[in-house]
Amino acid sequence: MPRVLSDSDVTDFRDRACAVAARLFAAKGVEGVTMRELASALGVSAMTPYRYFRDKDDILAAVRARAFERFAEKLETAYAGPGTVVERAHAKGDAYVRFALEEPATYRLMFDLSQPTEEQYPDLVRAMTRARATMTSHVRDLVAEGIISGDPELIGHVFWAMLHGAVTLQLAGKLSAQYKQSPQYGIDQILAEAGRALGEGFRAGVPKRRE
Amino acid sequence: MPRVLSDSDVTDFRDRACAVAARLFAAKGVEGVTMRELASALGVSAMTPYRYFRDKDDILAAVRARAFERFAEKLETAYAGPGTVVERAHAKGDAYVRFALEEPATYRLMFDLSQPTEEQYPDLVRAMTRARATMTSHVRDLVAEGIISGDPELIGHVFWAMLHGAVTLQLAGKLSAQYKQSPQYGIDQILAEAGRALGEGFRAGVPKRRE
DNA sequence: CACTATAAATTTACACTGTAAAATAATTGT
DNA sequence: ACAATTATTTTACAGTGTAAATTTATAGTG
Repeated sequence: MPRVLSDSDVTDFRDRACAVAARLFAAKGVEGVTMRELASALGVSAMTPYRYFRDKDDILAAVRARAFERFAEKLETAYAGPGTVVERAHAKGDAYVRFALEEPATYRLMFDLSQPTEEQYPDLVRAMTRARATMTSHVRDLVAEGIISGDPELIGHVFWAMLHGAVTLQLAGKLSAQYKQSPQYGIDQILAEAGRALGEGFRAGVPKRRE
Repeated sequence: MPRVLSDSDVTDFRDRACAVAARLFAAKGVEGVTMRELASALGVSAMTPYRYFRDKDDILAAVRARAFERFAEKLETAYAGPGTVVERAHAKGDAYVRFALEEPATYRLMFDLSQPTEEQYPDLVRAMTRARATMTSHVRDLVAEGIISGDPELIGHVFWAMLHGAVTLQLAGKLSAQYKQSPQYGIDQILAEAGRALGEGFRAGVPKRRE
């Protein structure tokens, strides 16, 4: 099998490895997947992935970068749909939640409280920057249309934090009704009410109380 | 050293082990601490902890339960302070954020997207239930005083999700200005604006638009 | 008091991890 | 046809969680 590798060979292997790794991670969690397992799933020997990735962290960073790209695409697609700005913003929020709940392991991987080694991976930084911009960009339109008022960047981060918080509480099992004692609320109700309240709070024309 | 262990001996060892483990976890992360290391820090042999805990997960659950208790106490203390209901609610929120940012590893441990093995640990379930109730209980007072209106349970969860989202984005490095391009916002600004908007959106007397 | 049953603690052992280093095998330019 | 190069595999190792065997010290009995 050995022959001189072209750049595209390297890229191909990395892509294939990332796809397989992402699938394994989603199925068994990041820590539950071993390098030997990944290598075997790729049909190569245990050490071969090390020719294409520095170490396990390197694979992880590559998988994360691809996940951010995919995530950004889903949000953009959702926002590009039909309807008013408000409806499309809603669709974007729905897409956010759907992605997180359908691929919890992926979402976790993306937003895991992480090592300070992130900036060593330029692709990851690029993907994260894109995704970040995507997540809040629609707020600009809402402000431009006079539906809400304020700094779009700041408001975008507020909505983002809200979505992220609800989603991660859900994924951590903190919202599940398993330990219920009083009427319990699911993530849908929480986000509906949060969206309503935030829309109200940011509505154009409402004077801001206390700085 | 061997002699018959009393119940309090067992409890003492478990407490001591949890304290040491919590310190190690906070310093080096959960995965970065080995059982041998913990045993050595306790001054016992590598296998001794296994007489008091089923396995590493068991220790983790015990540490988490204690962390939830401590967290709940901090929130309660903050809310028990002087001032109006609104000021005390604010103090509670501040205490929440302070805890999370001062002990990121602990907060992470508590809210880590987790295995479905949680309900096997009754102490942990109890502690989580207490903490959950603590986190949103003050909303009842806000409603009772006519400052906001709505279902306290639901509103409490909205505020909780907001705090949790902002805190975890911060801890994940997603809010840091390292990749900045436009005026960047920190967690303080985001939470201040979010609090203002939510207070507005839940203010008593404001009619709710669309169901 | 010895002496033994018992239970705490340690030692040893094992399968598995990430990955470094050595050995092998296949391709390419001469 | 051969030598240099390089992809790949094999072997090896330190470190992990923890099961099993072994040691050690106590407590209850005669």
